[in-house]
Amino acid sequence: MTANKDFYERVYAMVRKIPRGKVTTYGAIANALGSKQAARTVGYALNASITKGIDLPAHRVVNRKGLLTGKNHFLGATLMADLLRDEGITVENDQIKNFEEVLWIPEFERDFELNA
DNA sequence: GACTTGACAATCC
DNA sequence: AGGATTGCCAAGT
Repeated sequence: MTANKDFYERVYAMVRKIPRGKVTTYGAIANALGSKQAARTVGYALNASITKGIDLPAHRVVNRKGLLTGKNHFLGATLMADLLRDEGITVENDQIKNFEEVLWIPEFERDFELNA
């Protein structure tokens, strides 16, 4: 039962673990997957999730500054910020306020290194 | 199969 | 301090 799933699926699984009302960063996810430098790939995976029609709380994933860089990929221009506000997160000008307070860091996937 | 692209991040002027 | 550059990793062309 290898943990050698596609990088995509690992990203999806991680995103799904994000608690409601919390957010995380691309870098944090990448780090949790064992490749802290692969933040770009994480974003790429989320983008692919849209193409594949996978439903993810992708609005809870922002860049390291708490900026809603991916909002442009959502249906509406304000959908992402709207969803976050709905979860109790304050968003102003595409920037999450109290970013550190709502930031959620995923745990490292030991499965990864066991298989590596 | 090499080159480009991309929802990022850290470094270097 | 802030714009520009480089690094990383996987996918698409």
